[in-house]
Order: sequence, then C-alpha cells, then structure tokens
Amino acid sequence: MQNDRSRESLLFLTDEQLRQGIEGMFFAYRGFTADPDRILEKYNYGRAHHRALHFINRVPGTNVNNLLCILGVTKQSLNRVLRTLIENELVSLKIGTKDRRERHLYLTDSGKSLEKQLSNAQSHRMREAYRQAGPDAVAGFKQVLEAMMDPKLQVTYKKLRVS
Amino acid sequence: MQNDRSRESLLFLTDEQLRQGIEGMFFAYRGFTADPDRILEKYNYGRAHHRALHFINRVPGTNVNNLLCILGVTKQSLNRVLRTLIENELVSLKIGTKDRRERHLYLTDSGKSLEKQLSNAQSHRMREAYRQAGPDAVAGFKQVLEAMMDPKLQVTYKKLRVS
DNA sequence: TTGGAATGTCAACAAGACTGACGTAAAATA
DNA sequence: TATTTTACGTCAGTCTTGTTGACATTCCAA
Repeated sequence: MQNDRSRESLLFLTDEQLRQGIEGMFFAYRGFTADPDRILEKYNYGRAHHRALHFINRVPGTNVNNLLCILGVTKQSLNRVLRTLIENELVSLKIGTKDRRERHLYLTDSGKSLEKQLSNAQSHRMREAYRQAGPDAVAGFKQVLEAMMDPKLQVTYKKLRVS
Repeated sequence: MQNDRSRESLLFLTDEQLRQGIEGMFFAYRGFTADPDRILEKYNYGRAHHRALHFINRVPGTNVNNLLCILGVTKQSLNRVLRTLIENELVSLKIGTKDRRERHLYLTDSGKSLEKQLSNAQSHRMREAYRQAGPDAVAGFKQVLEAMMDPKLQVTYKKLRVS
C-alpha cells in the first residue's frame, strides 16, 4: 500500500492539516456570527431569533414541525423564541386551511426588514471572503462544508437549495 | 466598469450563492461539533471544556489571559470551566516563576487522553470530508475560512500555525 | 512605598438549550 | 362512531455557558 497515491494521500491528510481545519472552523464561525450578533443586541434578540427569522424567510408558510427539523432544537426552545417574535409582530401565524392543526409562519414587513438587515450584514462579510478567496476556493469551500454535514442535514440543505 | 472581470464577479456573487454559504456554515458547524458533543456528554462536560482542552494542548504552558484571547470569552466564564478541569485533574496549574500572578496551564495524562479522544472524533469527520472533497477543495475551504475571520483572530490563527 | 495595572476568583444573573408532563384541537383510523 | 395519533402550545425545572460587578493578589513604576 506504499504506492504514490497512498503516500500522497497520507501526506495530504496530516494531523496538522486537520487541526488547521478544526481551528479554522472555530475561528471562522466567530466571524460568521459577529456582525448579526451586534445588530441583534440592539433589539434584545439572540442568535436563536436570527435563525428562526432566516428560515421563515427562506421557507415562507412553513409549519412549526418543519422549522424544528431544520433548526435541530426542541419545540419548547423554538416556542420561546417564536412567541416573542409573534408578540413583537415580526412573525405572523396563519392556521392551516387544509389541516387546521398546523400553524404556518410568515415574516411581517418589520420581520422582513430585520431579516434583511441581518442577512445583509452576514452576506457582506461572506461576499468579502468569497472575493478575497476567488471562485475556485468558494467551490471547494462549499464541497467541504457539505461533506461535513450529517447526512440528514445534507438532504435538508439540498432541499432548501432547489425549493 | 462593465468589463469582463466585473461582470464575471457580479455573476459569481449572487444572493443565492451567499445564502448557500451562510446555510452551509450553519449546517456544517452542527456536524463539526456533533461527535465531540456525544463524547463530552458521557463525562458531563460541554463544548467549553473541549475548547479549553484543545487550546491548552495546542499551547502548553499558556496563561489564562492568552487562553482568554484565543477563546473570546470572559475570564469568569473560562474560570468556571478551568476550575472543574483542574478539580478533575485533567488540567494542572503552575504558578509563574517570573510573574507569580500568572498561572500556566498544562494537560495531565488523563487530560491528554480525553483531548486525544475528542480530537480523534472530530478529525475523523474532517478527514472524511477532506477525502470526499479532494485536495483542491480543501485549499479553497481554508482560504475562505481564513478570509471570514476577524482580522485579530486571523493573526491568532496564523500564530498557532507557526508556533 | 504606595497607587495603579494586570491577573485571577467568587457571586449572582440571563439566554438558550434540554427533559418531562400535560392540555387541546384536529385528523386519521379501527 | 369511538379511539388513537398527530401537531402544537405551555408549565416547571435543570444545565451549560455566557454576562457584570466586586474583590484579592501580585507586580511595577512613579
């Protein structure tokens, strides 16, 4: 098994390479959330609110259960966040016509406005990073991210892409 | 400014591309932490403990202040985590000889053992993702991650690399 | 030598995750 | 039709991990 291919592969996947990836993810995630966090603070919201706003905007009319699957939290946890967003009229709730047990979630105009503000901040940093790294790097970036997800989340991620 | 280069660039950085990057980071980070989390649960530790173990292993003999800068939390928050790690003899503490205010941190043998267990789990997933995506993708992945960090963290990240 | 800066500790609190139990309404099914 | 299942909400309690504020110790420089 000591042919060129396996040696190259061993050389490539050194502990140092893996460690850099791990630390890279850790530090980059901090940058990734830093800008939205600053905005959220002004409104007394947290990251949990941001995530809910993001995916309600992404999948308008989604029901609670679907959102639960995407976010990967318990309904109690989501409910707390959702309640304040509805109270503050950033999210509106419509009872399902076909299945009246379901609550369909939508962003109100002020909800859309805050979501836009947050996603603009986050996109701005992402755009800068993409620009610095270049198109090929971005393609690789996405490939590795996708391969790092749990299989179920990979499916969820792809579904969001096509829907 | 409507030359080929700028048009290509506009085409490349669509909102959809940026959104995919944002959601990719969100879902991938979940995968990134999933395996260590499962191990930590067995020992009644959390992610904060993992992070401390990782960087004490990475920079043996570091003082609390330096660790604070790397982790980006308050000293009170780190202290709680550090206290339990010291109580459970995963981390040992040595008062500085030159400056007796400083506490230098080291992993004990059991600390090294747990850290190894955690980093093995995390590296395993990272290795698989790297293998699936290929060397070029990995290079791009790292470039984008680095460009996404806050400038200060970028410096910290690079320092860890060379030290 | 004394006062400020740096380092670290203790106490209290808040956000946001979790589990478990329970209630209600609606849909599905036996 | 009666029963079970599903979707959603809520209350209570706990845990982790972040925060501030107050305080102790140590070093250094005016």
